[in-house]
Amino acid sequence: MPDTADPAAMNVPSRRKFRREGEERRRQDLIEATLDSVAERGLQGATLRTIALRAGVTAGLIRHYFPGKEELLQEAYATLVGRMTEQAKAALVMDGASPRQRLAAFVAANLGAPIIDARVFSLWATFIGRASADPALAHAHREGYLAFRNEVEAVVAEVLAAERRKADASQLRHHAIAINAIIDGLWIEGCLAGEMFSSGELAAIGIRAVEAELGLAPQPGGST
Amino acid sequence: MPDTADPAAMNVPSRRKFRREGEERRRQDLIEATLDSVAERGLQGATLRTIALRAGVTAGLIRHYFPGKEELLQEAYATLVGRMTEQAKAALVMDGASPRQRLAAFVAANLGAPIIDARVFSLWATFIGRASADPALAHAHREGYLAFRNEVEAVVAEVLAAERRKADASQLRHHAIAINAIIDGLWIEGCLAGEMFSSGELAAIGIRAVEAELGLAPQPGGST
DNA sequence: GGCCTTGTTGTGCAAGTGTATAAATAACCT
DNA sequence: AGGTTATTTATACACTTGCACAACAAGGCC
Repeated sequence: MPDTADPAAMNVPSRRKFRREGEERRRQDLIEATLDSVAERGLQGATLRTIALRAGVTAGLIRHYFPGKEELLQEAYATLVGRMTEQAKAALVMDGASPRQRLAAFVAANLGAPIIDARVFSLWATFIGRASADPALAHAHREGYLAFRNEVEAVVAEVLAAERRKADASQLRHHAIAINAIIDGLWIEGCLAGEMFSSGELAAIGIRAVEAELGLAPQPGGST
Repeated sequence: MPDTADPAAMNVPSRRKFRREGEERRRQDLIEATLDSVAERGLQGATLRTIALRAGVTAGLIRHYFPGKEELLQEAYATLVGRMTEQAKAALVMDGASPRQRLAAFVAANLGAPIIDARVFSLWATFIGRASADPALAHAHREGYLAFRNEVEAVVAEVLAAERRKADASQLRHHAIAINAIIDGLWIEGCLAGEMFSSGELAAIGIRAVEAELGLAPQPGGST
């Protein structure tokens, strides 16, 4: 067969074809490619060339959108944290539901798809492992954590108020810390060993544990 | 001043002095240096030269004790997991104490020094972030996790038996999962934001949450 | 003491890293 | 269409990385 049809065999150095994307779109793609790379190969495997390859561009382009690799990683982590807290809080907007129902829905939402996800967990662990050494990461985490705990504390206050139970600020804080721990711990267990739990099992365990923490009487149809 | 006293200024290339250490001692030092490096700079910062520098040797020596960097990291992680589970289980050996007291002591031990430690947490997170991609790491973790949960389940069974409460295997398992989650979650909170909690506060929160999960009546002097 | 084993150092190397920068070209404007 | 801009590619470079290997010396053995 004639080789004149193959551009690689012709002595004219042909450049790669490319498309110009919108700025925001390219940044998003690069961040997503970064998160994919980190989740799959860890921070050491997430090189600029790997990220660029995954995003369908060449490595040099990254420098056009980010000052350096570190800034890209920080923006990627901020995106991840934002996505996680956003999904978690979205479970709280339920109109016409009792506080107790909203709390249960919140717990269940955080212990099912898509929050229970091995990829997200891998990312979370990889980044947070460097939080104690990197002030920027530590700050981003602290921000998200306190926001989450405040949401919990607000719902707990509503639940206790609906039950005509009085609780001072200290007790409220302790409840929020404990409930946050229950959710976090079960989230980790689910992400790391999802196949060990049947569907909805973690959510049921979580709801029961949270209601026990608050001293709520078990409901008739609580655990079928 | 005369420069003849400085060996670096003399044209005779002087080698570095060194001492021969016992094999086990050197391996231990290298592993410890590896853990230090990973905790401080993450997996990407833990290079052979960094590790060797911290261990007080040169990089080439590592190849004398380990086939490659990967094996060194795996042994380091295994050492870490072993140390963590060992400390956790050590809190369970209390002679002459009631099951409830032993459970409380177990929870408290896991929520105080030296288990609550930013360095250990950083190591845990860094390694476990790669567990979903690295079967060897995943297996090492699963092993330690199940061992820990079984310990919890055994103590829970004793506590319930002492309270004359009957619990089938499923309930027992759920209790163990929930209690494990409480401990893990509070452990993370304490490691990441230790200064937000007063001394013993996390332990008190943990004990109350665990006893609530098991439906134990609050004790008089429980939280002073 | 002198010799031998082997723990230890130092150097070299190929591959890969992040960054810098020039060249090319896609898309927009008139 | 032709000219302009700035997105994108491609290449270069200094540096680091893990690994290989030869030289060396510390400590035991005779």
